[in-house]
Amino acid sequence: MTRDEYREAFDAIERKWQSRWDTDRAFEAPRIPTGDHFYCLEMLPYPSGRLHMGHVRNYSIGDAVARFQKMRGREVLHPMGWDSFGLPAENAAIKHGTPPAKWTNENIAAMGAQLKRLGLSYDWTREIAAHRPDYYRWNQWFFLKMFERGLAYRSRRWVNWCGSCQTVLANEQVENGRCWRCASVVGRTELDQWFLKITAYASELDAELDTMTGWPERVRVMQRNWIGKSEGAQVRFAIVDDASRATGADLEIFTTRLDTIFGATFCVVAPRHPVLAGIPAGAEARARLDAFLRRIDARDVTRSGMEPEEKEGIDTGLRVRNPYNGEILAVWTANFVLMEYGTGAIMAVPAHDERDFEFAHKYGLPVRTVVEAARPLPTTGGATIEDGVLVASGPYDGLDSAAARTAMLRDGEGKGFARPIVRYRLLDWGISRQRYWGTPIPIIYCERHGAVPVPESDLPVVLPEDIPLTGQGGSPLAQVKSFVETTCPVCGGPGRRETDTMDTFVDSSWYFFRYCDPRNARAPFDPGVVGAWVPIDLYVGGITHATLHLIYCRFFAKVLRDLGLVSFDEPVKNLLCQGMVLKGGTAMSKSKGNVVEPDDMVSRYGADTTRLFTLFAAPPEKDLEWNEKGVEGCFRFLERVWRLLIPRASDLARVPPPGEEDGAGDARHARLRRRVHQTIDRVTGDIERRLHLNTPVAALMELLNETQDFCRDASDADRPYLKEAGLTLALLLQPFAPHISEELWTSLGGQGSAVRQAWPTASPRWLQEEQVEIPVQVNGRLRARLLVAPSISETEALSRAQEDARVSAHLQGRAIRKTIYLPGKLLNIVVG
RNA sequence: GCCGGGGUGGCGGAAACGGUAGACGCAAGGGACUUAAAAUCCCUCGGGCCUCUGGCCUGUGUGGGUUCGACUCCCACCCCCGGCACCA
Repeated sequence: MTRDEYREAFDAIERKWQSRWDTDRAFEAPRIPTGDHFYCLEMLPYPSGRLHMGHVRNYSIGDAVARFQKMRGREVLHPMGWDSFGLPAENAAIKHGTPPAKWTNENIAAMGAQLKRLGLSYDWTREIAAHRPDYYRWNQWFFLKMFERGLAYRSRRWVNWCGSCQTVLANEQVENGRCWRCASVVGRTELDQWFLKITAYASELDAELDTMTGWPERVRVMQRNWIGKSEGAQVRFAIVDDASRATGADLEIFTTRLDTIFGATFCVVAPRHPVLAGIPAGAEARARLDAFLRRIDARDVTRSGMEPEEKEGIDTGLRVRNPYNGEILAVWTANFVLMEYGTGAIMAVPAHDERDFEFAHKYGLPVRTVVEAARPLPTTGGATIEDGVLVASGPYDGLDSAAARTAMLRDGEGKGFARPIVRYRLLDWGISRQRYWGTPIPIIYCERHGAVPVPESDLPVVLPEDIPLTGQGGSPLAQVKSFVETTCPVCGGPGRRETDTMDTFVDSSWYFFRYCDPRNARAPFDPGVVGAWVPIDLYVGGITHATLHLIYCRFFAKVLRDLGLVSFDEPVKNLLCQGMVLKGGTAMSKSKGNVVEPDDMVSRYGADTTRLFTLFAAPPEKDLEWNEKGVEGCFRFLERVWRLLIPRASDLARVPPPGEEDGAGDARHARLRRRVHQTIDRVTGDIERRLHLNTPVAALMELLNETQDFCRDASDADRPYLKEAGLTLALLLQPFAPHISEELWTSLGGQGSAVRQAWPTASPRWLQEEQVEIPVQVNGRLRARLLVAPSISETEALSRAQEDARVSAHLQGRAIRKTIYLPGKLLNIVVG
């Protein structure tokens, strides 16, 4: 057969088996699993229009595991859907005038066809799409439930604003000061926004990371950093007047270094700290302060992820009293203190904090050392930040830092001016988006009743279609009178709908629950059904969502738990973050012109080859360099499988496979059988225990090589052994190259569909080697190899080794001090 | 700066526990078949050396250490990738 003939044959069997699986409904999962089950999930795609290789890799990994688990006898839930709300649809509408719904539906059709061509084992009866009202109505429902519990609230805040996307971004969506989607510089603006109170779960989200051993360490670390737990003390400094008398007002500061409080030489508040509003209009300090704040505001873009700018500040004229030593300190305001963190106010200890030191140095403010490092350490930037022993700290002198923190906190608590506090860097999740293609937020504003939730019975609040989209002038929905104008659910008076839509990350925060019960019209899902399937046994997706989706979905699961809808704490048991697909060392992108089209690969090599390559070329979690020659290698492997077995298949179909003990008397037969059973053992172990998919492919290649050698001098007596090898290969190939696996299975006389067969089990009888080659070392250096029975005794092994010329040459004239013998594994002779 | 993950042939990558380093694949070189090419099949393939069907030395980022034995464990360092970064 020529290359083209193979390509056509593969193409034909791929179509054939895809339609067979379809008619067999081979991948439909039961509503409720009755036995051992496995929920295998891959991150659902945004319907951009076409699949890229990253998708193919992601889904090939998931599919291999799903098929493997199914054959291992588990009931497998393996669904797919569409994250179909989002900006690209709206941008396409603005650019080309295509309605977002039409654009989205066409893309779903196109990408769905691409997925089907890959032969992935999805239960398509469970397909969901976020832009369909029967899905997003439950976003609205969850929002209302959270609103009832105070977990969704409205607040006027400074937010991240992307001028190019014309919308607000969550903190998680700002990367290095730029928009995660379009890379524009992100600005700051003050807006009324809806927030979800993810901070209510900060402590639990953080603490549970320690127990989530099924997640990659790097993801856990990223989340831990993102949540940013820090334990410290909140201390109340009384604000005093010119005569150092208490004014009755206070300034609360947060510190993790209470032990350094005797070294505080001034305080600093954030430029937007409310205490500054208290400075009277006429005061001399007011004018200077206003000028300073105007300057800071003028170039206000988000600083997140950017190089810190030069520290700047001014004395506000306010004075406070340090409750620990009674000292009067000046209150400054400066650009390096953030309102979003802690209390927005700090005590400055220049001797023991680099930032404070830098600021004090610039403005000539005093520096006082109160902690002496146990051993003199190199000081960084003039400040000694390490713990040490306290000096110049009144009653606390001589204590070490840790003991001082405890003692000072206890004393401060006793006197009522300090208390222990845990702070998080994590902020509440702002979900308002000033765009059209998303879930309408189910709120109505009434003159008399304020923000009123839409009654549950009125859900869904349907997103109107066919509306003008310009990309300018705020929320598009605000222009749609028929949508905006409504009546207040409380009083029936005139009301206006909220015109912002939800962040699309809301959609993907709970979709995997919906898969369990996708057509439920009365509830987001039946808790009994979700309880039977979830937690997810394996979730496969990119690392890019480590602090976005993967933290939001954990939060949602906890909210749902507290609503009584689920009974677990964490939704995902095992997480696999697959690496990127690269070409020429960088990610594939249109602008770099290094894109490899999945359709093109499937047309030229077939789905089996394309999938096989993505699994074989690198371990799942590492980046994968696309290499066309490597793809050809995989194609050649499948060709060789075909060439070796298909022409012999009709002959082998009627031959019974060998009995347990058959073949023991013939070296060639025994050798092949051992290889077959060892391969079963290796492939099974690698997938199940280590989630390695590249090494099983290598093992299958080795089995083929061995089988090919076996066929070189074939006789009729060989046929049962060849049949066993062929059938085993057919089944073991199922996770990696499912179509050819099916064809091979059927051709060799296998009954039914391969994917419905039980995964083969290795016979212990054939895992045993009769003869093993054990290395013989002299002083740890390899000198010979002995072919012996694995049960050979140490003395016998030693005497056999001594017969070897090379070994005896190295033993010459030296006394054997001892021998190390691992039965059947190794002999090491130690000489003096 | 802090935190994570890595560094193995020309390349992608193998080596649960410390026990034959380089499986499998790609590339390369040689050969068979062919009028020729493609395809296929066979052989070689970390480096150096020698008395070359064999043997010796060396080799997993660098330098030390533990051990009969180290890619694997320990200490110090270098480099690469990723995350966080004025978080008090």
